[in-house]
Amino acid sequence: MIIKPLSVESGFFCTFVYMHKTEINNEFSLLDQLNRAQRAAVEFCDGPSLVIAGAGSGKTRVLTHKIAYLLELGLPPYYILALTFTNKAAREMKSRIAELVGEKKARSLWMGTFHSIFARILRKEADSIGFQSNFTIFDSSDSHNLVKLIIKDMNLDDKQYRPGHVHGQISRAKNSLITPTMYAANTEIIQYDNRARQPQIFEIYKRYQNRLRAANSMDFDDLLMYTNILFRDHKEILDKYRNQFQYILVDEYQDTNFAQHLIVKQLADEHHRVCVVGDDAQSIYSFRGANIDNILNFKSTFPETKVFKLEQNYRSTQNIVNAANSLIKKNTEQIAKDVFSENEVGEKMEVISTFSDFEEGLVVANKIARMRLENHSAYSDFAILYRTNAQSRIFEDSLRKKNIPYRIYGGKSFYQRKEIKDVIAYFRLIVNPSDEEAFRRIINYPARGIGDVTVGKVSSAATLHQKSLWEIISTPIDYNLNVNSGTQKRLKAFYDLICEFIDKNESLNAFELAQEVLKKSGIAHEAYQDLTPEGMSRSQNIQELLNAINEFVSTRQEQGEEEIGLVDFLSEVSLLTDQDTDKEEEAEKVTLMTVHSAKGLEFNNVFVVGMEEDLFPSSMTKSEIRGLEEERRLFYVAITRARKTCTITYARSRFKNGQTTSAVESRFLREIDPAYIYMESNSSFSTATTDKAVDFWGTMREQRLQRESRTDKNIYSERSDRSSFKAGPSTGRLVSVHNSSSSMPLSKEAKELEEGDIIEHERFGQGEVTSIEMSGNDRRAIVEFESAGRKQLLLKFAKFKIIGKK
DNA sequence: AACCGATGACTTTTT
DNA sequence: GTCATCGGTT
Repeated sequence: MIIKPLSVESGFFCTFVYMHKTEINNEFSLLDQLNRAQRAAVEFCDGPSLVIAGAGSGKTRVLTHKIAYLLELGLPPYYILALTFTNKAAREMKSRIAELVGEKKARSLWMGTFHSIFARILRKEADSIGFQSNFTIFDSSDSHNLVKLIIKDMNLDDKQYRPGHVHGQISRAKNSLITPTMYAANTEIIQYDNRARQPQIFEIYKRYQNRLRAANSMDFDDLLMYTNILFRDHKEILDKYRNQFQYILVDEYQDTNFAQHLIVKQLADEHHRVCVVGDDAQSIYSFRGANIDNILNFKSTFPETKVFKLEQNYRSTQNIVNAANSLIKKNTEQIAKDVFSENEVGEKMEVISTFSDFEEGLVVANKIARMRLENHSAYSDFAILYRTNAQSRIFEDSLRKKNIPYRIYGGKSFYQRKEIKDVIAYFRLIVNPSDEEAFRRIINYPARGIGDVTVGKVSSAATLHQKSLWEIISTPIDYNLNVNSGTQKRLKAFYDLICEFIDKNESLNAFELAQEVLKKSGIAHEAYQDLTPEGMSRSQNIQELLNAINEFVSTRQEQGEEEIGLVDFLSEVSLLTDQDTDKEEEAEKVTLMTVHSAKGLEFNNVFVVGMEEDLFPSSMTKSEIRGLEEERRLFYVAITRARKTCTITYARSRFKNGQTTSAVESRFLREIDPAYIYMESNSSFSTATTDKAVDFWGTMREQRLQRESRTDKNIYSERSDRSSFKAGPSTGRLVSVHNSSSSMPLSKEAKELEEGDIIEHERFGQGEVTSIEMSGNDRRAIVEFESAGRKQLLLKFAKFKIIGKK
């Protein structure tokens, strides 16, 4: 066993290695739980290693066992740095390690997200980079607001400089460790901005960064950038952490950006005891700066890297694994691997084509209801995965109609809600009065007669004198603040209010102070008075926040920790996101989420919906090969979430941005080896010519469908259970009926239909044809339905079966 | 300054 | 369909 030259802690690590040699044979039942590849990856501890972990191959198992193994060997937990991508992943891993080695050890591990770990370190070392340790962390909406403000200040057109886009550009710069100065000096970037008609971005970036610093605040990206600056400029601090973190593990390495990669590299640069785990095939966060090259080229960072490949998939059936493999093979940039499954062969993936997004919703809801009964599954065995959050609505509707309970992820997280952000803004200002965003948020909330005009005056005075807004209102006279005496009074009242809180912050814990703030600020009063449903829910949320603070304080008190102030609560909370706050209601519900948020999860039955060109792959990513390959990986991630079955749907027309648009099935569908796909025989992929006709009429029909659905909601739900269209797997499914009526000129059914026929319509149930007439070139039937009443059906598009004659 | 209603623009993913 | 902004009114 070769040991790298070690720095200060080498004495310890030799002990560690010695124990390794002597005790390995009998002591470690840990290793018995692993297959050969996993075990090899766990056992290799004295050099850099790269673990390529295919989907479902037991990646977390390797990580947790590896950490447990290091601990069993005697490495103290606080010498181990384990970085994850989400707080949730860190928590789960921690609890799994606790099961292996005990709560106490697990708790002292340095385990968390890049952002939370390095925020912790930055607070400790804040002095060295000119910040105060109580700095605020701006979330993306804070950043967005600030960018918008700056654009306004600079008198730029916010149509030309869209705040979101500008912030994205700044964010990318930061992730690549490009400071404002470097940005302005980089001719390539400047030329790019010029071409994009946004030549002022460099200036916005500069001001943005200055404003953040003036507010003693950092955005998400700063946490990584300043960590790098800290390490670059303070060798002694870098050394300190290098020595502390004797072993470094990184999960989801394919999703790291350059700033993160460099942090890892610097920390591991001397001892090289670093293990990164990931799957290049699941790299899906490049839009956020993640760089797949970090994992592809890890070997060039540490040339002696040992590569382990976990290739056995324990999650999915062979069909699913093989289908996913055949898809991902189309990517050019990847690490060769051979993922296989020894589970049952399983069912083929089913591809279902529907006429519209609306119908897609129905089909999926129906299929879930049917599968649940047939296979005795729980609702929680099902997940509907989509590319964009906007797609969720239609499934919510269709599931609701069928009384299928669902849980939807995404959307506004708890801490993003207005009322919560407002309350938190008070906390932020108390802890860090320089926090400009917080100041602006609450200066007139609840309404206290300080409007935009006044804030504008304060703001320009602040810019003029290079002071924070807070300092201006603390002594307005010093800065010639030109406001009338009434306004002056009101400003003073606000200032005094916050000062009172700041005083109390010395003695009160977070919960006590929070109650005080709610009471004295008038928030509680206002919330109490608002009896509208929205108002009630706002009050509830605020109450919820109060509960969370209470819990925070009491659990910390129980554990004998002193850090129970508002600062401590804020620093814990500012990096939490929606996924971390959900109460683990392991309810019996269907899961709805984006493919992105499904990463790392698994379900027995997965529906990947909306597989259409310009949606999946998204139109925004298609221009570049890299973008397209990422979309393919995203699809790969979606498929590999499934244990037993995977159903893919696409709609040939879809309501998008306020209008119905036509759609073609995703190119990715053709890329899957047909051997693993099951598709209705008459539902072959469409060709360009039929599409045009279908799309035009599809639009018309779609509009009608939506009108009808509005008027006949209850009727549909009554009928749907008995509808013969959704009978057993072998008989005609909804889809097949569709295809015959839509992709072909005219179905047999439609041609032969005559007066007096009894039909079964997908939506309206049974009815009798009372007459048939011409409508332009098309035939139209007037049908008297049993429960839905009289309807006109354009036979070209109607979805029905003839079931008899009168 | 607050409220209201109308209008217009935009929607990929999120630590 | 949503959000955000604008302009008008009170």
